[in-house]
Amino acid sequence: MPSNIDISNAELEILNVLWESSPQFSADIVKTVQQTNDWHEKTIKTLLSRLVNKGAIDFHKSGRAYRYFPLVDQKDYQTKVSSTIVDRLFSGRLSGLVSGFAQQRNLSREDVESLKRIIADWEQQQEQSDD
Amino acid sequence: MPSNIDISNAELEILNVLWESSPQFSADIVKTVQQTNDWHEKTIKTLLSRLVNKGAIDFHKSGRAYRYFPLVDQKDYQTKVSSTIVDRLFSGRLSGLVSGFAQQRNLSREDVESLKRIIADWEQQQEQSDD
DNA sequence: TTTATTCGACTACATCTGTAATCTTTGGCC
DNA sequence: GGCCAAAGATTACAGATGTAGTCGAATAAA
Repeated sequence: MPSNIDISNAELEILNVLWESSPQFSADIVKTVQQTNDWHEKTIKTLLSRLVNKGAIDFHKSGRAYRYFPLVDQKDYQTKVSSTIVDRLFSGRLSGLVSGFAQQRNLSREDVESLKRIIADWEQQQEQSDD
Repeated sequence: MPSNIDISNAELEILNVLWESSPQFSADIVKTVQQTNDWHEKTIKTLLSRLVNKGAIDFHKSGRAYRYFPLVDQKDYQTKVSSTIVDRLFSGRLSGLVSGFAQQRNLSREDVESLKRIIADWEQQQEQSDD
């Protein structure tokens, strides 16, 4: 079950931190999150609790404190969200997303390299199934 | 002002219909929306009102009924949302999104063509700025 | 003209979110 | 051993969201 969990924007900030490294004590999570978000410690703890309730993360007790870690797989989640966006906003057409993005921001050389590789893979696969 | 309007998922369904064709009477919008969503007419009307309040759409009176049309530009909105997603989920890296997507679903030939065009444009632009 | 219908406006209400503050428990420090 | 600080649990509360129902006005039907 790739999980039907809905993760709010604020919660996602937390998850991102845990995907980066885990398990982590809440104190450390708080520090990291506060580097980019001006949130009260209590707020972050609340988000941690909610994520636990949603089944998106869990923890091991380590004395009085907890060490949190993700249960939701990052790639799964990324895929799920991007698919949803592509469907909702671009009628399932990935190209719409990419071109919109490319217009607004500049693609990096790395992006382009990566896109080329994806295309190459795709073409190779076509050939094969085409045998 | 590309507008900072937040559009909820349900509201987006309505907007999609209006982007497709406008202006439209609410009755027609209701019909179209109900082809894909099992929502009560009242629900759809509520969403229309909320969109009007948010400034995302507006209407012309036509007798007792209204004919609604979008105020938010589709491309602007698409761009805004996809940028946000790419930032939040892929640290700003478009390639992450594309490759994840490519793995889960098959790219269409059209997607690939479109990606190629985007790359070509990008490369041409590089040359130029490179003069 | 009386009535039934239909429109949009307004109201409703539970849940989710953002954003904490307070309560309770427990490990440390004096 | 007693008190305090800090961790998590619980509570708070306003605004957004999903999902309608009700109300008053206007119109179409009878």
